[in-house]
Amino acid sequence: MAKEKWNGQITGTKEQRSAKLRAILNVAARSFLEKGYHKTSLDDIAKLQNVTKPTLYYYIKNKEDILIQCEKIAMAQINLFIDTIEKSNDIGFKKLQNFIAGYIDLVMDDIIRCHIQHRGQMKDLIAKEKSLDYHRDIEHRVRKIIAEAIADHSVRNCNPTIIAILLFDSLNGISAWYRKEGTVNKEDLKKEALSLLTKGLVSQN
Amino acid sequence: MAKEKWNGQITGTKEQRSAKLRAILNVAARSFLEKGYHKTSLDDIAKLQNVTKPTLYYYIKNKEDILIQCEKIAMAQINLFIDTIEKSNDIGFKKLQNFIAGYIDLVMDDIIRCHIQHRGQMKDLIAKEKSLDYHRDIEHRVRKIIAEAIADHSVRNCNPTIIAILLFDSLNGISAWYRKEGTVNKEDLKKEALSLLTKGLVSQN
DNA sequence: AATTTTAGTTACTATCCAGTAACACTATAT
DNA sequence: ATATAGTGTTACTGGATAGTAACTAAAATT
Repeated sequence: MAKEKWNGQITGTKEQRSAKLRAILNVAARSFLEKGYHKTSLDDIAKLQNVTKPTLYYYIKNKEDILIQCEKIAMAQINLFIDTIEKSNDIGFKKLQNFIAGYIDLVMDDIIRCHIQHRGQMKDLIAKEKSLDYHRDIEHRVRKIIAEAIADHSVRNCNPTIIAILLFDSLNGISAWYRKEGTVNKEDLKKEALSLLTKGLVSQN
Repeated sequence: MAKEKWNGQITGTKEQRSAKLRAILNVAARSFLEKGYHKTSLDDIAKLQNVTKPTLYYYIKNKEDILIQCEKIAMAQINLFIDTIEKSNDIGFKKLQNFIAGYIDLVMDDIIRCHIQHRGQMKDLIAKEKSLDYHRDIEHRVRKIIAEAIADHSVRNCNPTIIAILLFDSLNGISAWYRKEGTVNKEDLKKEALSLLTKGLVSQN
């Protein structure tokens, strides 16, 4: 159980345990992204952690549970990020700019990338529904920001539902190809994505 | 072999054969999209065609061959489409508008959707490389159209490489969620995608 | 020191499924 | 009529791999 010491510090166990769980999730997420979920066996993941497969079951319920745990972490981070945007007093357009730039930072994280690429693909129907609901919620929050931005006239009139989806399509797409070691510079990417999505392609003549 | 008749009409075999192959590809593509490649067994595909698994091997080499054949068809269609755009005498911006609208039509097709969602995922390394090359070619052609459009000043100055990728991210993303029976109307979608990608979000004040 | 908890192992089972061998029927061509 | 090409079947093999049972060792609690 909990192991409170005389000095009030909690040693070992719980933190070590969750640190190991997190390490498993990280290597699993990276492998799922590189090789794909089905082409990554639990033995592969175990090997990457220098343990054996049954040890994984000490930390996770089953293979799909890895996806579910990654999703939990990802959703918490994304929602926290949208919270800060909602709280700000910026006008709608500025909020959307901040969203785009900040979300690009998020899609560089392996666990968030894993969530983006595997959401809604769970065999377990309850987990699958939950996953889709999670994403609908997020999309709905962004839709609301767009609607506000239209209301305050900082964004032109458009269909917030469709635009929110297209926004996520383009930003989530980044998670599929971007590599830190790749040739595309992250700041260039942010700049180009921001200007494409805010100013469009057409020349300002 | 070929069965040419007295009236010059070719009966049966070759056409029937390729029609059946095409039918297999179609149901396979739809199933891959709905349930995923690995969760679709060859028995599933056979059942949808009212044949047995070994019969499939009369038309395809192996499971992965389905992906490869779909890709071949998809690439031919996409390249043909870009051909017509390149041939036109429109200014660059207009070409990009036509590309966006026409590509949205293409991503509604099951076989093209299958290609988009599974490209580069082949086990066979040669097939995998070829698949990635195919896509690089397509992307390169669009990049060139963007560069031309910048040169003729109909599109603002931007990084054609990054913009081409982002363009494909948003348009290919559509293939993952769009359903004919769904709530989003295709013409609305086209209109919104066109205005997002050409005019951006910002109000024109 | 004795006991419980935590973390790990080896060795196994069970299932799914891609791919194949061998055989059967049908239609056309000669 | 009969050979042959085309199309299909049943019944099987083999490999991969998710998940489990039973056991071991070390550390911390008591």
